Amino acid sequence: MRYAPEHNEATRERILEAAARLFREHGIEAVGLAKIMADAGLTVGTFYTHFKSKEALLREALLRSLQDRNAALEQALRAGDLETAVRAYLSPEHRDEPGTGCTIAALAAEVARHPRATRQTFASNAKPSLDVIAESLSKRRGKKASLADAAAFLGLLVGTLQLARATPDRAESTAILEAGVRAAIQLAE
Amino acid sequence: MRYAPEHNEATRERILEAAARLFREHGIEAVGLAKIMADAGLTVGTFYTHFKSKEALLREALLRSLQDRNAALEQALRAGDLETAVRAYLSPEHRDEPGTGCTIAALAAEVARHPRATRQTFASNAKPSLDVIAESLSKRRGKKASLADAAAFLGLLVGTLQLARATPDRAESTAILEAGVRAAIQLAE
DNA sequence: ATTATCTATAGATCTATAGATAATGC
DNA sequence: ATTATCTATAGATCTATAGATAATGC
Repeated sequence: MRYAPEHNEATRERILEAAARLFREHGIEAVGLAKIMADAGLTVGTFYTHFKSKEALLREALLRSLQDRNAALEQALRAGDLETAVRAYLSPEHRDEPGTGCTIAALAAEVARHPRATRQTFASNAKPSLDVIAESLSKRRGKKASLADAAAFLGLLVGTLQLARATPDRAESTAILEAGVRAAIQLAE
Repeated sequence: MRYAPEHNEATRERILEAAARLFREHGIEAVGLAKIMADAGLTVGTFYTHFKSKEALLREALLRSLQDRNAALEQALRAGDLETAVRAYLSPEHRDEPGTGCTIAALAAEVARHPRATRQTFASNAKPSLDVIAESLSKRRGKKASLADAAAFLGLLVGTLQLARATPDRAESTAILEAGVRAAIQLAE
């Protein structure tokens, strides 16, 4: 059934959005193509009309979700200061919503075990966030922060969020988030 | 074939060691019981003589590898200072050897998606490391550091190591590790 | 006699492909 | 006529179980 060109594009979009969410929520390995396609309102047979393989889908889903997060971070830093952005990142809401949250916190450990091309996609699409963090740190410190410095700062946020997510006691988990905010503020000096 | 009691114990031990290493290297979902049993020199049928389920094995493997790492950290902090321990943690060697490395960096994100009982095991067996980090930070700062403060400090190490592991360019990856060391030293002030 | 191990297999899943069907453009 | 979708299935894996085999203790 030959549809309008927008139809194909819109379907591909739905698949990508489902994948970007499900991968962050459950992990890459834990989510099958059938689940992704069902969430996009399709059956699994159609998958290969839109993507070459699960790994190809993963790369596009990483690109997509990292770009979304980059844009949100840039906007947050334009609107407010670094401290406000840190508080939003280390919030109970972000902890409890991995499906729409930070791709790096959700998937960095798993992506590290994937082929180099996938890690390339991951690293190059995380870079804009590192750029704006480096800029923000440089301004605040009055001294140039490198991309690696920005990565360490982001590492603090990522690691702290993961520990908060893994901690079963809610109060302890929230205390970890708060300690993370204090640590980030200290590190930004 | 009824063996000596030590035989059963030794076999169980080999399975646990294989699991603790393979889970950290490849992730929990990515490693099948057949692979773990083969690495322990057995076939998959024997697995259920020793463990109730894969989840039960995971809990024991987490306990095992976290306890190993706790002991190593305590010893490192008895022998040297916090800065030396941080340099060892954020070293290229640790980055390149996840199978024997930090359980938290390797598995926290995945464990966060497992049942509460598994997260309990994870959290309670990570606690001794938090205790010694809190003690070390308290001494260095001349001011009491809470467990949550220790978690944020550990979060910096965990997140930075993960970013270094996910970064395909070796030089960039190593620069991230070095920036992580500087950040940890600053945070320990 | 006991029991750790093996082979074999059940039943569910996974990624990927084949071929039929049907909705639209020309 | 084209092609996005469907159903069906291949072939590989996964966790878990059943029943036979064999190595040791009593």
